[in-house]
Amino acid sequence: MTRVHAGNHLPEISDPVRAMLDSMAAWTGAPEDEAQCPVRDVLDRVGEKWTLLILVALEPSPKRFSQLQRQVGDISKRMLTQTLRQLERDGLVSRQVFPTKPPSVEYALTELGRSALAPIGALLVWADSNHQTIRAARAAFDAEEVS
Amino acid sequence: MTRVHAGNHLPEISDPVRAMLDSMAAWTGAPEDEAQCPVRDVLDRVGEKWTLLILVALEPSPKRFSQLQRQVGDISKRMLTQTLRQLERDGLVSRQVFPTKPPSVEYALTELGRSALAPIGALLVWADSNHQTIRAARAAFDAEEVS
DNA sequence: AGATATGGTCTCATAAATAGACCTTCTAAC
DNA sequence: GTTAGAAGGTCTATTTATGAGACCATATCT
Repeated sequence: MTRVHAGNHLPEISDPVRAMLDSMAAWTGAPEDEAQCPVRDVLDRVGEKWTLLILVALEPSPKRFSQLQRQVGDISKRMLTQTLRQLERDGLVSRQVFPTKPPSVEYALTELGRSALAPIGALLVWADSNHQTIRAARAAFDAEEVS
Repeated sequence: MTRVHAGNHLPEISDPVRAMLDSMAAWTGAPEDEAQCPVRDVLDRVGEKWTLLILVALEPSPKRFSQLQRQVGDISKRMLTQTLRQLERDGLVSRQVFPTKPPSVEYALTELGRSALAPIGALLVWADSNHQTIRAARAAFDAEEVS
């Protein structure tokens, strides 16, 4: 019945992780103070569409503003600035201005930022491993709906 | 110099994860086809603000629509419906209607959905471990800006 | 002089999220 | 019997976020 081992990576949940999940699933209702809730306070950032892409882009080496923009490709300057500011504020990224003419600015991961890439990377590995399965599920769902 | 071991969990990046990160950081520019890029295609969902909360809420046991709404607390029916539909389409959540009067609908994690909670949970553990550090960084940043 | 690069900011147009009224069907209470 | 409530949604209007792109100051290269 439980047809696992199908070649895909379906990782099991470890005990500390399950403890975390269960304690999260325990509360009911919205948190009184969002800033006190690590999930909403920290992971809302993760959900900000460009955050992960920028952290990943900075992993191999520090980069300047326009290098980042070229690499990510379809991000606007406005959003790049905004996302970098937030990451800097959160202590995940450092910003250093060099007095060249015109001045250049280098963004780098902090130690904290680098540490975030471990769980983020695990999520990317999951996404990559299960991408085809998900695409197939979507196709099947869409086919049913039409009938 | 490298002052690690400060009591906080700063996990190291494993080799397969680093390989993934590096290969991601290798491309330049926006992907020609977003649907082909696992990061954007799959992780855009993760970034959808309610997705993670709902997956976590379903981890201990299946739940009905209004149970989910009460648990998450501040989600609107519209967004709950939308998010559940997408999760169902992606094959992470199953939807089963029971012919009670009025009909009730039960949502449950699929095997794939459960597997997603391993990396997601790791991210939550990171967020929880480093929440205070991040809040301190924000406070410091805001204090500087005012001066 | 004109083009290009630096790292942004600013405005305006569009896309997405939210709150909340509304719907249908049924049961329980008054 | 009429009103209230719960089930699981949909629909509309308002707020919020995102995106495209013009603009700025400074300096080098052609």
